Amino acid sequence: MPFVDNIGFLMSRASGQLVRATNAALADEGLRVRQYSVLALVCESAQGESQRDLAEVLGLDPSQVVALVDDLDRAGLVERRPSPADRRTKLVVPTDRGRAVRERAAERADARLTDALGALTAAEQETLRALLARVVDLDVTPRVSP
Amino acid sequence: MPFVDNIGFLMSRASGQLVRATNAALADEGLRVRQYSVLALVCESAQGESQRDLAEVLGLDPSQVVALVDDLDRAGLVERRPSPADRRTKLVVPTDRGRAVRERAAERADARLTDALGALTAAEQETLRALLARVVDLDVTPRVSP
DNA sequence: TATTGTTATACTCTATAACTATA
DNA sequence: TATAGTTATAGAGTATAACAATA
Repeated sequence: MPFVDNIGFLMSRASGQLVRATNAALADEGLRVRQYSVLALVCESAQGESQRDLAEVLGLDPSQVVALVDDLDRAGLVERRPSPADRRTKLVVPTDRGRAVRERAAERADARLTDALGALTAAEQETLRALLARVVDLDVTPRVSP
Repeated sequence: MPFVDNIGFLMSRASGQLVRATNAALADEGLRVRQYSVLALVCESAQGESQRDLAEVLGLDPSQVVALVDDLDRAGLVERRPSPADRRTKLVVPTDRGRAVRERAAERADARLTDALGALTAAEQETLRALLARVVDLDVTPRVSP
C-alpha cells in the first residue's frame, strides 16, 4: 500500500486541516483551539474542573494546562477558585464573559468544522466521529481508589 | 454535544496517539515519522521526487522538506541528484541503505499502528482510512500548465 | 516574471524534570 | 509517601519572509 494511503499519515493531515480551520475560526475571538478546549470544558462543568482533570480529558500534561488557564485568566474568561474539598486543588470556572465568548466561538468553530468536513455526508461524519472516539478511548477509569 | 465528542478534538487526540506510537516504533531505526514519510515516498518513486513534490504530497512547506532531506542525507539514507530536465530541481533518491532501513521501519511502524488501532476491526480500519482520505482530499491536480 | 531550493526567524506544541504546598 | 499545581527548559512542529539560481 502506498505511503499516502497510510492511516497514520492521513490522520495527521486531516487533524492538521481541522486544527488550522478551527484556529482560523477562533481568531476573531482571540482564541486558539487549545485554549478554547479548556474554556469549553469548564463551561460544561457544574462546579468547575480541576486542572488535573482538564489535563486528563484533554490528553495534556498538567504543566501545559497551567499555561492555557493562565491565558484564559489573563483574558478574563476563566477564574481559579479554591476547592472546598482539597486545598491543593483549584477549580477552573468560566466568567460571564467567558461563557459568552465560548458560545460565539462554538458557533464559528462548528461552522468551519462542518465546512472542512464538507466532503462527507452527515451520516459519514457521524461514522467518522464514532470510529475516532473508539480509537481515542476516552473511557477514563472512574476515579475510585485502587 | 459535549466538547469531548467534537470531531476535531477526537481527530487531534487520535492523530497524536498514532504519531507517538509510530515515533516509538521508528526510534530503533533512528527515524521520526516526518523523516520516515519522506524516505517512504522516495522509495516508492521510480526516478526520485523533487522536494517541491514531496512538500505538496506531505502538506509541508518546502523549507521544512529541506530540513527533513538534510536529516536523511546526513544519515546516509537518501541523496540529492540534479534533475536532467531542470537544473533548479533536485531529485531525492534513496540509497541502498535507505531502502533497507525503510523496509525494516515500515514493518515496525505498521505493526505498532495496527496495535494502536486495535479497538477497531480490520473492516472498520478500512472504513476509517477511506473517510480520512476523503477529508484530506489528496487529489493533487495533475501538473499540466494552466 | 515565476519557480526551486535554501536560510533565517518566530511562534506553537510536546515532553521532562524538579519544586511547593498540601494530603 | 503521594498528589495538585507550578516553573523551567529543551526539542519538535508550524508558519512566513526573503534570497540566489534557474526557467
